[in-house]
Amino acid sequence: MPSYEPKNIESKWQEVWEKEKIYQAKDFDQKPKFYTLIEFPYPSGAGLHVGHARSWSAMDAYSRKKRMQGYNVIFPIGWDAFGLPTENYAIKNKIHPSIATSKNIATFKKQIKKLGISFDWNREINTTDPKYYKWTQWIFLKLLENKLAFQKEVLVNWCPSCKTTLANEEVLANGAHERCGQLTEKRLQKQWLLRITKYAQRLLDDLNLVDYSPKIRIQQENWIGKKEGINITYDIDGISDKVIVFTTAPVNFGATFIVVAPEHELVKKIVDGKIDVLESNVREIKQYLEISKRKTEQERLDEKRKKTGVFTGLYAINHVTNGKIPIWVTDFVIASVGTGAVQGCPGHDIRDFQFAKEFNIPIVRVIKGEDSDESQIEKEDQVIEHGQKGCFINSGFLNGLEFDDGLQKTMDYFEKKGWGRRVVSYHLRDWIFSRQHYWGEPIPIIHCEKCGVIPVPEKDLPVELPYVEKYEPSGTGESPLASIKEWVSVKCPKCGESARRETDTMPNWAGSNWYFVRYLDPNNEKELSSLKKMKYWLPIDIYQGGFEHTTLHLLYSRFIYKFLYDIGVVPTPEPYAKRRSHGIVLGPDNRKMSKSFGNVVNPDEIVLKYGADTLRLYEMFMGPFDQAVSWNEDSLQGCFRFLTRTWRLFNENIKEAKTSDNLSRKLHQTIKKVAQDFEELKFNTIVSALMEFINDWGKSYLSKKDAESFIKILAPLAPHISEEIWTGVLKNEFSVHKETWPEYDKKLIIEDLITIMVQVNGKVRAQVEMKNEDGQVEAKAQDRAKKDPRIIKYLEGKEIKKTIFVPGKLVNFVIN
RNA sequence: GUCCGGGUGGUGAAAUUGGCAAACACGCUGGCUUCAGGAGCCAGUGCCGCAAGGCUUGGGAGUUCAACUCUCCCCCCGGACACCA
Repeated sequence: MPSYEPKNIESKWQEVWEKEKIYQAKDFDQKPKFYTLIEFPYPSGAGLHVGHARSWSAMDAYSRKKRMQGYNVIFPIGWDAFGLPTENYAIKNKIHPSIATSKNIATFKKQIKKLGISFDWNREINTTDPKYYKWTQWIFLKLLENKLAFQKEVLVNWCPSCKTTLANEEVLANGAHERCGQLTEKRLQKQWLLRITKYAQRLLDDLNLVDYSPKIRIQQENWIGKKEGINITYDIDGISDKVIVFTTAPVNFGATFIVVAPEHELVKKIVDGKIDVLESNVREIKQYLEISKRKTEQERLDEKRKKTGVFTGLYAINHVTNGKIPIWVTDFVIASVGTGAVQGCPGHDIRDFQFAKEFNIPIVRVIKGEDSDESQIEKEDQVIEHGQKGCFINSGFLNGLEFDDGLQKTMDYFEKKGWGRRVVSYHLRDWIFSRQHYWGEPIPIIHCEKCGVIPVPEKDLPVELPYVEKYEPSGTGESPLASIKEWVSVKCPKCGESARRETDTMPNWAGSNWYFVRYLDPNNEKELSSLKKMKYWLPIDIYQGGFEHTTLHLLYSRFIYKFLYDIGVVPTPEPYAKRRSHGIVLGPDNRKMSKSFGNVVNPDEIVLKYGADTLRLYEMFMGPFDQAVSWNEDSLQGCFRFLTRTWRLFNENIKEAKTSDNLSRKLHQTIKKVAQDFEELKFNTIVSALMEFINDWGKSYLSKKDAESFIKILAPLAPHISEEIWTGVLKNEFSVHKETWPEYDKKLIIEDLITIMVQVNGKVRAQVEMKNEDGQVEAKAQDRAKKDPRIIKYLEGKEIKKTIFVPGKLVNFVIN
């Protein structure tokens, strides 16, 4: 018998599988379709990570099992290749990003192929390929056409030292630029935005149409963050302007001031002199705006949320008290949240309380808590916020009402009086879609002095990225593309006069929004994907990816897909019928794998030492799929030993005879468990079930037919050794991966001896073993138990008050 | 601060979803076989105890005949968001 040498068999079979094209999905096949999607990787310079190998091994096993069960499986792969890391790497190493990208892709491909993953390479896509991003740009034009893309001045991160705008990802938690360490500032700049908020309610409602694990669903719901409240319009004393506040908890008898964001319209009017207030007020406001703009994130954090602000000189009229309440400007109010203005109720909101304390504004208590002390109103821990229990006081017609009831009554009252209108507000914001970088899809827009913003005509797509030597940030806050004169200057498609191209590019998300429909028709030059093919393949049956993408990418791609559905381009309301997420692989030291910690494990080395099958098994065995797990090479040994033992048993323990009843039962139980665990993505227990079977087989022998059943259930997990055993040892026809998944025999899994445990008052005191016969078990088990000396000891002299019998499991005597 | 996970032997973990806690694997101990190679086989391995037996799933309470599993309070670890009105 030759010994198990993975390196002798793995590359051999990888070549055969590729040559025989056994993993190619067939459009419109008669078999039921099954679409397995994994998040396509970012081809970074670091190469393949054992984390990639973990989820792909598992989903590969899953796809292989589905094929064996008779499905026409599509399991594609591609490259999400635009983005900052490549651009930074390119700048540093003076390699063009496109060259770095293709180099990285080549490395990834080589590494992936060594793992024996059954990807359909025929459908490979690359987001940086102009033939691909032509359609990313096309989607943008459609969004524009439907008024879902628009330009707006928004606050962006700005690094004063590098003179460049930064993506949020480039700003560290302390506000420093991750590359140069300088503290960043906020700056107003015109950006492209996508109106995802228009889809907020549908994105929320349609979670009912899909099967996402509860954790993912909650994350989506929280991110959309639906809140029901009321917009209240305040009159301002002496002028015709009004101010609208949004609140979910209108405790208006306690409203003693109003605060507006620095960017609020009212503030702008005062600064512009359109509203008359004292000169000193205007001066203070201008000063405040200047200071808060300059403030870095770091400074804001250092202040520990100390409230700052200035009085505008204006007063609003509180509807229910008729009192004049001052209007202040403060930067703790965010312009884009609600209406950018808040009514201050310092008795019942910590931030309002802090603000009132800081500026000596009266604090009025209108909710009495369960055991609150009204004389302690000046203390922060006495603030009773919405969500706590309490009832209304000092509130006229509301007095005595429970917190929530009073709020509802207030809203009814305000609506009736015409002072306010109930509104729904979402945490979800419109999506900033502009990036000032080179390595992204150019936004297909032309700016003409005469005609304004003109979309690039569809026939001129794609707007290709110019190939240039320099792609460093421009220093003006514009994208590096702005400095490429020949590219920027262009004729206006409408009037023919000279105009300039939009120089912003799209974010990394743009290409990954819709990639899964391109797999279905990767070479289509007329449309992003053929509707007929999409109708056959969509929706995606299972989408598997990391937890880090369960909010943004998932939400963004659902939004874009829904939009495409609305314009009739894709066939279903939701793209992913089912979504599950997996945990990351940590280093042996329990920390995130990273070069700087020196704890990175390279899958290539593991393949070289133990073979791909061992790596794959271990990745699945190491822990629950949805949990983070730490790498441990010692544990890997166990998987290698398992395969070695399997190899030996197939060479030595097969006989031309019937398998023993016990082992046959174990086999069928194993088939059942493996199939079940596959559907629940419990890969770790699949591996342990197979190990258990091998341990039993070692004590006995299998018939050839039963051995074949076992290799079939091992095949999805360890494809190489299984193929070698199937064709080489068992001398069957190529390929085990085209075989049919075995069914277990219901009759064979029934145990003929069962063990009933006997409890007294819920504690196990004995067990009785008996034949598994119909009907008689309960009575017999009780009978036997009562005669058992270990039980008699406990029952002596006691009265049995109750006997509980769980069929096939236990008898419990309850005594006093 | 808010939301979401998680806490079980020396270690990674399992537990049919309320029914024998610790399957499987690593490690360790002893033995066999070989001999210094990350090889193979057998036995043992939660804790205390010579034993009978007792104790044990972060801590505390509760529901139940029965709790790792359900309820409430608290502690610790990880992640996401963060002055969201």
